[in-house]
Amino acid sequence: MKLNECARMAGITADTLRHYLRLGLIEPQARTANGYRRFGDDALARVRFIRSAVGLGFKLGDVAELLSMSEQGHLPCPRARELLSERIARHRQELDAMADLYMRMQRALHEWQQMPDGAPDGTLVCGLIEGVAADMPPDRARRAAAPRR
Amino acid sequence: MKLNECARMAGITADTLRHYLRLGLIEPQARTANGYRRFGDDALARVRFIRSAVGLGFKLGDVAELLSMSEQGHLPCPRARELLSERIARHRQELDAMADLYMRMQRALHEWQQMPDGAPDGTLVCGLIEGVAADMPPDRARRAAAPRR
DNA sequence: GCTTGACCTGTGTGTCGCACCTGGGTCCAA
DNA sequence: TTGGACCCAGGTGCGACACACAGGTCAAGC
Repeated sequence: MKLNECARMAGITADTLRHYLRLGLIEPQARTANGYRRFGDDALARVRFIRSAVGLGFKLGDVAELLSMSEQGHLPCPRARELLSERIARHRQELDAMADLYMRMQRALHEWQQMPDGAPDGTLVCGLIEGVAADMPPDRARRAAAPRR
Repeated sequence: MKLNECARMAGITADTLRHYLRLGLIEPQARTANGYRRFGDDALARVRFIRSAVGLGFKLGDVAELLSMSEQGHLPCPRARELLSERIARHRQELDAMADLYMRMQRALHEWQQMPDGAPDGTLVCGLIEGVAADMPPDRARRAAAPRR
């Protein structure tokens, strides 16, 4: 099957499939005489595996690791469990941060409904935004200390 | 004050401040004889405004819009209310999606604890991941239909 | 045979908010 | 004078693609 066909059968776009090709997650079975990639059912299964993994919160880098383990004859399942629990922990942090932000946003919007426009002071840009500024995290976390290969 | 000093007083890194300079959100008051940027208190206030806005979920593009309105003598407050409610709506969608994902991740991890390793079929990579694959969104949403300048 | 339109190709760029790196200049104190 | 701490500009990397470009390929209809 050709690229677009394979992409369609996997429920992704041709661009996404090409992206996976560039990352080396997939390889075409062969090329046709005119240089077009030809994919087999195994490639399709691989794409579906990738989508399942992505749908479970794995990063493409994780997927690459699992795929290469599998290719080398190792069972990726124990590693998948490990990775998943790491991802869950990270995901929970992001989720909490987003929920915090969501509450701040809503609180601000409500407060703003009964606040007048305009800046009380000439140096301010928008009194609304600057009025809520009281409690901000000082700076974002640096790139996670662990370089991770 | 110099770049690093200004960044420190605003609670951000020098790189972040330079990033804002590149985007044109901030402009130095002047340059010293050796070419170093010199910042005034107004620049510091601007940086703080940016951080407040970012802390409320505004994107830097939004901030640029608000700043330019303010520079042109318009009150950005009504626009800020608009933008905020748009951002809230989007943010809620992302939050919901992340919460969904979180549940799927946890469910999978629990199920996996009593599942054996190994792929039941030679064509599969990791039976755990592929076993959960039943209900996946077919594909991600395209880039939001609104090009937004 | 020729055009049309739908497919395909590879490569490059944009998104977002920075962090990090390179390579070099500047300044102050010991 | 030398070292260390600062400064500069510009470029690249992250993540997961989407999109654009310029051109090749192919089947069908005229």
